[in-house]
Amino acid sequence: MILSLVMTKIEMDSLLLCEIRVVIFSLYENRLQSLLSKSIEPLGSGQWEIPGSPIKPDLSLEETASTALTRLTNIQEPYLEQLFTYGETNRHPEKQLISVVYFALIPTDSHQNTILIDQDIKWSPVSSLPMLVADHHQILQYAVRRLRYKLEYSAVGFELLPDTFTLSELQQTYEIILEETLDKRNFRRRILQAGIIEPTPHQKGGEGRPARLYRYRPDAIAEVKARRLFP
Amino acid sequence: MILSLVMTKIEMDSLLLCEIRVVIFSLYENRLQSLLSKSIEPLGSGQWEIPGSPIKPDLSLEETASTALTRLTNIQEPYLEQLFTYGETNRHPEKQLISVVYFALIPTDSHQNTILIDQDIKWSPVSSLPMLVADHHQILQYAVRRLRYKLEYSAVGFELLPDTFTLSELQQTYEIILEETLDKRNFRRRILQAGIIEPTPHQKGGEGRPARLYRYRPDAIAEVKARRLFP
DNA sequence: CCAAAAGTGTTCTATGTACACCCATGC
DNA sequence: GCATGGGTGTACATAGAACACTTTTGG
Repeated sequence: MILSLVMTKIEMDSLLLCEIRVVIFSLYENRLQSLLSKSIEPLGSGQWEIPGSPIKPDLSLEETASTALTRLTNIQEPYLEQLFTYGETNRHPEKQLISVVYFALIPTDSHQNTILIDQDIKWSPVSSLPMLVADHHQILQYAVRRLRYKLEYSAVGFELLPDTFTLSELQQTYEIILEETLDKRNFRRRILQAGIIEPTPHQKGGEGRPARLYRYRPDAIAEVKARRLFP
Repeated sequence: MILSLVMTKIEMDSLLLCEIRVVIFSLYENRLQSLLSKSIEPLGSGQWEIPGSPIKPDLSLEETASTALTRLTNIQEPYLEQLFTYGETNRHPEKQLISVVYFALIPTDSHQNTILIDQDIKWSPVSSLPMLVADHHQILQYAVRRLRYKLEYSAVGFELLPDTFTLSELQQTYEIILEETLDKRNFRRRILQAGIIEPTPHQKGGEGRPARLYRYRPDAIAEVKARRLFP
């Protein structure tokens, strides 16, 4: 009786797998790139996958995602957001594999801190991904769609830049992710009117006229309400 | 050795609980209401909770949610959408409880079909909820926010109405959920311009002048793209 | 004929879009 | 002094918001 209960529990357990995956985005070489790790599963061995971690019962899902992220990069306070939870039955040949997927944005100036342990981790442009295990390609494409979508109605663009940045850098960020060119004057007017960034006293030199540096206003409303399409 | 492995597995298993919850919305007595079930857990015994189901390894998450919904209502093709996955460590005193939460919209004419098994299931207006177990109150409030938000940029309003409906009924639906009054002429113009509903040859009688019945155009684009706030 | 709900257009305002030149610095 | 990228304003088109009366039916 007790033994049978034990067996049932084990069988139940072995049918259900729960994990965290984190789609990590960054701008790199003027392209939107994502961090991939080499699969160690026997099934997808040698293929690349979205980095992840088993669920740790003593941490919340977001803390687990954050920990997985810190293991790969040195980012302290990354932008992290839950994307979707995948649980189709065909994701794994034997078990039901549930993946709670997050997406993270890390600033351009933090690449140096990315720990690229031998050849098992690499950045890959989202426009030319290698073969990925299972449905990871689909997941990553969805994450890109969400990032683009989010860029259109919220302020998430700053998360991919250093603490201070020029308006041109910010515009380039938008252009790279949205894959279209934007009008400089309109871009500046709108982003400044929204009141989510403020000028700093500093400038950035280089070729040509120096540019004013701006920073995100942490006190600004995090998410600006999208205007309604319907009444 | 084997025994210790077994024990570990059991302990691991007993630390992680995975479930589906479905926030079920409907319009009822001119209010937005949600279906609640009485908790049978020893902890929240007697309190109300968002209905749910354990995860079934042979079904996808969405199928499990759909099954749980069909058990409570007789809706065949409900509107069902993933809301969020909750996994804070303080949700359950001993274990880590992961709840994949969906939200469902069911039409007003299907209330009769709702199976209200004795007193263990009831409709409750979202504006006056009873005490709910754990963080279910917070989850439900978030679902309401998402519903309102979604109503503003997509076409979900129809999902709460019968197959055919008058423009006044549709406007009332929006007004109830958004908790504000809308201009009749602007509402009609915009909803018709969007091209997501079409007139039927039928009318609905009653007091006053009969109203034309409309229906959702299944071929219309499901989600109309929200206009950009940022460039 | 009256009560009750359906249906219909126009004006004004705000927001988005398109577009070209001068400015400050380093070499 | 010139090459390089930074910075600025205006006119036009489009979309949203405010607003009041006529129409059709049942009793």
